[in-house]
Amino acid sequence: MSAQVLSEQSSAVRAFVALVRSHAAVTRRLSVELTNDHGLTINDYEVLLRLARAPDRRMRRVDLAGEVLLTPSGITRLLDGLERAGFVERGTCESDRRVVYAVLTDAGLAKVREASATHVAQIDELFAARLDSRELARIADLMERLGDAAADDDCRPPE
Amino acid sequence: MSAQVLSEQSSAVRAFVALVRSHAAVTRRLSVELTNDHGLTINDYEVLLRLARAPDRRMRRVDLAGEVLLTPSGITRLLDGLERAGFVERGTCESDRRVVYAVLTDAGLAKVREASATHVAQIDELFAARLDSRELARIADLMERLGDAAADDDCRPPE
DNA sequence: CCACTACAATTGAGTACGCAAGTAAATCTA
DNA sequence: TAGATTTACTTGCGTACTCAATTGTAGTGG
Repeated sequence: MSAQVLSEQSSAVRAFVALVRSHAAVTRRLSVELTNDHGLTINDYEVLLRLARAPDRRMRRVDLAGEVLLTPSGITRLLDGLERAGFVERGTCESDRRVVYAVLTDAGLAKVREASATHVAQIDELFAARLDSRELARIADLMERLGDAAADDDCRPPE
Repeated sequence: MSAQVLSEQSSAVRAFVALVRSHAAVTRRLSVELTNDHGLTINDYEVLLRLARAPDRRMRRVDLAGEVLLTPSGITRLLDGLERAGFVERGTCESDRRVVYAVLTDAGLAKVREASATHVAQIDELFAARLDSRELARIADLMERLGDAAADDDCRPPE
């Protein structure tokens, strides 16, 4: 009868715990493969992928940070690594000399294609292990909305 | 026409990206509150909570690691912090002298109760921002299954 | 009873971040 | 057009982990 009150669980708490656990389990598995086979972290990969899809294969660092949800300093350090590896380069902006573009190199494009082959297959396999395609679409939708809610500043308390 | 192949997205990939993003967004928000108001990380809190619910408020470190999905060394370091703060103590095991129990102290129980008040409310608020209660139950269920799939060793390639 | 393997936990070294503070360029204000 | 604010980015420092190696204990087969 001591800690019993702590056992009451709202669906939100259940969902939160499941989010933390599933993230840990999924990323642990996938990042092992990505780092062993390709020398990339998950965020490295996400960044390369977004650059590959961006017009002119370039993006402002700030925008990149917003997409992968890293802080500006996190992006700086992540890109340091990708620069050292030769996968991205720095590009200056004519109209605003504060901004530094991250530009995907040919080597970077080759890398993300190479990594995609095994990585995407592994994601498919892992997610399909217990979820059918309808459930997959549903969970993707719900998690996107959850992420948007949490990333929005407007759900912050007023003060 | 260059990187176009990288734009094809399975539902699994969409779900994966949404998982990573929503996790980053949600944990960033919640951990700010937990660390500022209570000096705990999310994993600190999860560990204290599981100890509070465990019989005799004690658990083997290995089992704790399995529940919060940390490595053994991760648990050691996390518990170091909680010991220093006086929230857990070490307990020896009569029948197996390899194991060291993590035992929740009275101060630890008080702490987790205190933290729960605001933390649970914030989780509820954040998750309810864009998801109704049916959706919450659904996403919790789907994420639990996903986490189980990824934590299971039996979905590993044979070799 | 002794060697082997298996397991619980810890430790040293390394990494991927975050935060706070700083610089430099752009923009707004008076 | 000078000064103040905002924006883009970087840097120093701290932290929460991970992995690989190590110690000590338990079971197991000969």
